[in-house]
Amino acid sequence: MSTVESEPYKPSLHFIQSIIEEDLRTGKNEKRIHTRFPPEPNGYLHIGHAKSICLNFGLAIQYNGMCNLRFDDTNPVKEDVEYVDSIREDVHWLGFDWEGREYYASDYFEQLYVFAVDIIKQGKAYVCDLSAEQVSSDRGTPTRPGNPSPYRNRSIEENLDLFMRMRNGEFAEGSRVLRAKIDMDSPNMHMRDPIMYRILFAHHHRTGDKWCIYPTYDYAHGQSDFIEGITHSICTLEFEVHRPLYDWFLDQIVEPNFYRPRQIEFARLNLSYTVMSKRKLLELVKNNYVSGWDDPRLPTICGLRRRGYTAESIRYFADKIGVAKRDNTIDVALLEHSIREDLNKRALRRIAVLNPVKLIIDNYPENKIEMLEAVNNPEDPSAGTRQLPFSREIFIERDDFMEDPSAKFFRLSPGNEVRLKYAYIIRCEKVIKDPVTGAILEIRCTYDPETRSGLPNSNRKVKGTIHWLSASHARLAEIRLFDRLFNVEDPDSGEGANDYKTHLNPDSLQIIKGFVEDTFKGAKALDKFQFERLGYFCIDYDSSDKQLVFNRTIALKDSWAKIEKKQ
RNA sequence: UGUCCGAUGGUGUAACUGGCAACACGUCUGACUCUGGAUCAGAAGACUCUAGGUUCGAGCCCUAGUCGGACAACCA
Repeated sequence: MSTVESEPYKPSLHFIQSIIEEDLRTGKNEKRIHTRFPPEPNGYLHIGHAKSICLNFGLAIQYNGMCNLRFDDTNPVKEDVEYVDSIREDVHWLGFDWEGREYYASDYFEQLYVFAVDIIKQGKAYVCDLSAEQVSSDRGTPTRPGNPSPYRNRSIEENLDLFMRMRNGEFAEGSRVLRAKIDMDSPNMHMRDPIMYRILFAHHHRTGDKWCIYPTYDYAHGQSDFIEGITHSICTLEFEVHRPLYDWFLDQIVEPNFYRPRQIEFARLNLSYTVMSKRKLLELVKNNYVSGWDDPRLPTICGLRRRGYTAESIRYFADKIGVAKRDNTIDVALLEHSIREDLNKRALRRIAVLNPVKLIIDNYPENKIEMLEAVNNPEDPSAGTRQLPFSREIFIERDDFMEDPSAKFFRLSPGNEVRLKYAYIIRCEKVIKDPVTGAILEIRCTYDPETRSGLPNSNRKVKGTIHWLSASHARLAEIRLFDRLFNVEDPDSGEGANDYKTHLNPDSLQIIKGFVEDTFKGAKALDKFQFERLGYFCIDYDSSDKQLVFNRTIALKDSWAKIEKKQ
């Protein structure tokens, strides 16, 4: 008998959780955990941001901490309230609550200014009159040291005076900047006297025209974290080289051994077959290659939402992809699996016949209509049932019929029997074809009245089941199928707007006429449906017109469907 | 000829203090017929970047390489 105690189960943690647990163990920051999600309001959020949102808010929830929503609005020329509103909405929709802690870097402009004055007084910042080009060329290159600015050794008094006058608007835009005095020979480019403030006579979406000097990201971010009491400042890998600067600015205003936020970097999300950069997304929207930020082909949160993705599925996805420091490209198949996983349990099923062929049941009474009971969700009995009209003439899917069936084909073929879902077993008696083209015009069948679903003798075994729609009840609709936005291996292979255009596969938009069960009239926006046989769809009434948008994520892994009402 | 970071099946992520490389997606096969792109069952797929070293034992530690990424906006 073993005397070894069974070890407690220890789930594997990603590296940020390990850091947090270590901090908790050592009692750092009085064991507080405080994160923040800090988007710049210069675009709409996409699935990559969702990873960061789930990480930051998720960590706060897991470790009983807090997570702030902070808008990093230090560059007024790129930012807009439209983006603020959309970001707020998307974070909320994803299911996270910042509990009123909605902050703006611009709220700290006065405090940031005071900090800057203090740094000047320490002799560690100076006003530089060089042009942007001159500053840039004097900075050197990664392999060549920089050149000190001739203004580097201005007196503290002169710097104080000049900085105040910068704020007062006495100097032209671009004429002067405030620079940190660090090390022009540093191998880290970001330490070569980085810019702290620039003059910008731009209207800010929150502070209006109050300021004409604006802090840069590097200066504002760490200080904002400090002001908010952030303990773990999580950002993406490209800021790794900024970390020494992040710490340097903090060193200037925080006592040694006092609380200070810690920057931790993780790898941003890349998704196969799509574009994620804000710049490129903006280009697609601005040039009208897509219908807007919420175009269902875009990987934006609102695009995914309109396409039918649920918040749950995106959170599940974020959980599945993990967090690490190596560059990655996640297969969209995992995203698609996530929505399938979720919708599979919850989506209501509906029938659509996308490629219809008429089928007539010869021995079924001409004017008879039967209402049959159809299950709304086979995985969830509480979803209930609905009534489905059945009649002599129906549509079935063209693919569900084969004149010369292969050995593996179990659906309808001449002389064979098949079950009409929720209805009867039918037998194909005859195929009527166009004498010229040979195309199948209609299929003639007979039915077995004993076999209606639910009847005592209905359980006769047949090899296949197909879906159908009563021809006189079905509504004609146009269905547009979209492929993935960029169905190419490397969306970065070309640059410029024209490349986007060519990457938009011309075959990606295909219009199919189909018939849809006439039950959508009562459907509310964003109700989720699964179509019988085809898989899952989501419906969402497009606000701009009377369109129904069907998500075909599950039905066709890489397609969307759009069904327009034909009035 | 700079600094920093990274490297584990096709993809992504694990592997507690050095102890049988695991999980998920994807792929393939089979079963199942009131649809089945669902579900169930199974399979294939990894010299853990390379070379050396330490050790009874290395994905993990040490040394030297290789490859990939980031950094030279008054963007974030």
